[in-house]
Amino acid sequence: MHADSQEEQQVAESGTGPTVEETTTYEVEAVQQKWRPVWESLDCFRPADDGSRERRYALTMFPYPSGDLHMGHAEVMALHDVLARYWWQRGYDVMNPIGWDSFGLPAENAAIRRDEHPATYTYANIETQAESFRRYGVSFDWSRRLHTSDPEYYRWTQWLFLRFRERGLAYRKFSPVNWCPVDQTVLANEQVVQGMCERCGAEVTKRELSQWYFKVTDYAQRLLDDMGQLEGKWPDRVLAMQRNWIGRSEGAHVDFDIALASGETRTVTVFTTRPDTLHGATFMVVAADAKLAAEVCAPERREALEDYLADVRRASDIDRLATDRPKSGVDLGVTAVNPVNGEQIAVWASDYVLADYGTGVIMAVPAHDQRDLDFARAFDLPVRRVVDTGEENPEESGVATTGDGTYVSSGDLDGLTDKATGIARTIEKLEADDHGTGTVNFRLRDWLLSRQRFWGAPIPIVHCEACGEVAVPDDQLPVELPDLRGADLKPKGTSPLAAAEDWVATTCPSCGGPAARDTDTMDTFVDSSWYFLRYCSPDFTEGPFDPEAVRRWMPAAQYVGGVEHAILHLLYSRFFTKVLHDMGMLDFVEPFTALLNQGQVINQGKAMSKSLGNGVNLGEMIDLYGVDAVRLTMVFAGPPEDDIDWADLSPQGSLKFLQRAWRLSGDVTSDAGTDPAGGDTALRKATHKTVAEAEQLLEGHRFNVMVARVMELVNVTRKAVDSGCGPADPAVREAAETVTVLLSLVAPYTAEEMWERLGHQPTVARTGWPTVDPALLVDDSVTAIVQVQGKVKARLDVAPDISDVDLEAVALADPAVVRALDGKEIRKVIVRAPKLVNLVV
RNA sequence: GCGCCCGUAGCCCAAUGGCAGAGGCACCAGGUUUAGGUCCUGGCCAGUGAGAGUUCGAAUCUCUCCGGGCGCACCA
Repeated sequence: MHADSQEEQQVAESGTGPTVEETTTYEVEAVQQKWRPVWESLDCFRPADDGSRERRYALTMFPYPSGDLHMGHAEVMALHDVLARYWWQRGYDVMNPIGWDSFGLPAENAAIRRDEHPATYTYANIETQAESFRRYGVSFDWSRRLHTSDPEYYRWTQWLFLRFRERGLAYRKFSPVNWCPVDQTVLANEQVVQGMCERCGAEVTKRELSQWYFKVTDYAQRLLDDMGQLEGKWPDRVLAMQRNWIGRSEGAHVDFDIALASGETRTVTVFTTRPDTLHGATFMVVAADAKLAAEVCAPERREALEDYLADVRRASDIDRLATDRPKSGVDLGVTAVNPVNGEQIAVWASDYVLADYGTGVIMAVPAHDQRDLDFARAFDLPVRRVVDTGEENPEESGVATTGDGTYVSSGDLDGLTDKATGIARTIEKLEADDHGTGTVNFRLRDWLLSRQRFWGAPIPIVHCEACGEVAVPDDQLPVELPDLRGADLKPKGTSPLAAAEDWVATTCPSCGGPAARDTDTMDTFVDSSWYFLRYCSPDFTEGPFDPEAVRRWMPAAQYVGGVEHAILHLLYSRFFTKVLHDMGMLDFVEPFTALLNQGQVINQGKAMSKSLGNGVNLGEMIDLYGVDAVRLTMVFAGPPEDDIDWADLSPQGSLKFLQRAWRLSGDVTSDAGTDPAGGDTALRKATHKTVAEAEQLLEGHRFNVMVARVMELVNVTRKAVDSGCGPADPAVREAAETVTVLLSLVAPYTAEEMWERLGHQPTVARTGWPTVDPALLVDDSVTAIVQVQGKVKARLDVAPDISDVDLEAVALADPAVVRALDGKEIRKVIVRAPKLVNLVV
């Protein structure tokens, strides 16, 4: 397309519109350069925000500024922009903001390598990406742009931290934490994947550190309950992942008394989901790394426990995660009393019990829990079946039975066959005897938010010897980062901020004495948990956001982004929203009404990666095929949720189609403004049907099918021009203009160029959605099929409003049907007018 | 181990219980063209992973199996 386009380029640049005779293609790059400045001067995507039209908030996950945009950005923005532009055409007042999630490690690492400030790398990349977004023609409102690393932004991140702390939702505690030895920082539970650092892939180790947490566990039940509002509007799998992550389980706390070596009795509580199997609890297991293990351990077993603990610590999380790993453990030399039968049972320590789930201690019921059974068999501990499921006794088979069955050796429960009743009755009895209570346990842990890195929002706390932890007063926010760069930022295992002694040394806001600033910064997920609120009033100086502006725009009507944020970002944002609701700052509890997770762009069946050498460069694709062809390829590839394999696609084909559509705009010979009434009816019907169907498809996010429908309309219009009603027919103009408006959602440059050739002023993006004439959606006749025994025997042209009775009569009179029936007796007739008759003989 | 999703032409994908094919890629042929490409027209190609069930009727609903993908995972 570039080879022979000299002439056309001149034509395009002169703006006089080439004729069909002169050329059959347009110069893509020239058209892009022609319209960009026009759009920018029109500023056509800034919402009026005056209530004149219904508001809609189109939100896309803001990018992290690492290098230039890549194929993934191109996909998500293409899909997102279809919706935003559709809403504009439908007459909504659309807010479609863009910003950058601009704190984070890559910038810091780059700064160390290049001996500069992280801001240098960060803001240079932001400018590169911003320029690419503009070239890509995304309908952003640039006036709302924000960067989380700007002091005007993180001032409010810090402000929110302090409000959370006032409510007891931000606190510091000393405990074992996940530590990434490469990034030299702690990680949230959510950032550890398969025992590795989610970011760099290094094996995560444990450290005992004093760290800041958000009390997200206080909101576990509400995070779960409010998902009811999202059902059907968020992808099921995301909801499933969140539910899974929150991990609610119902069960009971049961108290066991342990007779300590000292002669004292210590009451220890276990969590179990199967209190009904309490009679089968034949030993207890304490998490080896829990304090409790050492506390209850008999003196003569202490050495064995310490040896075991040393072994456990040597094993990494990776080893721990290996399945089918043999059970290990150590006998603590004390016994506990089973509260339901008074039996003395052994107390062991093992690493298969987790210190930070439930109470860190379990009652082991080997007959009905495979892990407990494996442990019992490894150490020759008793196994007692208390539920007879009809399967082989676990004691012999080595396979624990977990299903329903008849209770045996279980006191009052004996003979019962229903698990739910068994559980309920046991809890009742435990509560009556004061040995335990029914309870709910969550897998969700509190969110560890402090990081020992530089490029993040400083935690606005001062440590004073006299007053302890003191909040930085609101009027002293933001606590700005000191000017550190290059080697100053090298990871040392403590925050680089600690090295900035002038910065650390401060005075206590409370007593005025000498004090030290907290040297940790916040996880960047804190920044991204509220940016969608800030967009509503990005310049607001009285708070993180103007509550009135948020009331007008939030919750976001549609959030578009990658499924990689299915847990972390979305859970945290939901948590923030609920807390802000409880603070009276928001009148809703869920921030994102609907969620669309686009698939990934892959190549040759695999994720693009440097090591595989299968990366596709977005800039090169755009240079080769143009912005519109790349966008169209992304949108047309398949359902938005599916992965796109670039190797399966044809940007060349997309370009071919765009040229084909563009050619139509030059064929139209009627004047702009020509009344389509009286135009070719068949073509008008095709046009109006396409619009009606496109509406349904767009509402259902079935953009690929919408594109196919536009292609069909282009095809029938082509035929109408060449061998039908001819280019002067008003229906041809109507069809071409409709194609242009529909294409404006996907291919803005081509559409704008077509719009001009059709005699209109920019911008087609705001011209409005075509009005569907219902009369043109009705066919003169439709094809009804007649089946005999479910096999098609005849096709009939009938009126679309034919009645069931009439259709049956016509069908039965059809000679082909009569032949097929062959005089057999009709037993049943199914009529679905006007489409189908099925005769059962 | 628990949970979820997906198998339709050579390929990407339509068909929301009613004629398996809308659209595209690739391929083939004809027209246009000095030629190639572009462009226009036409064509080729599967019985829906396998089996069973429900139904007048199943790609679509149910079950089992096979194949592929994803999430969580010693979570008591």
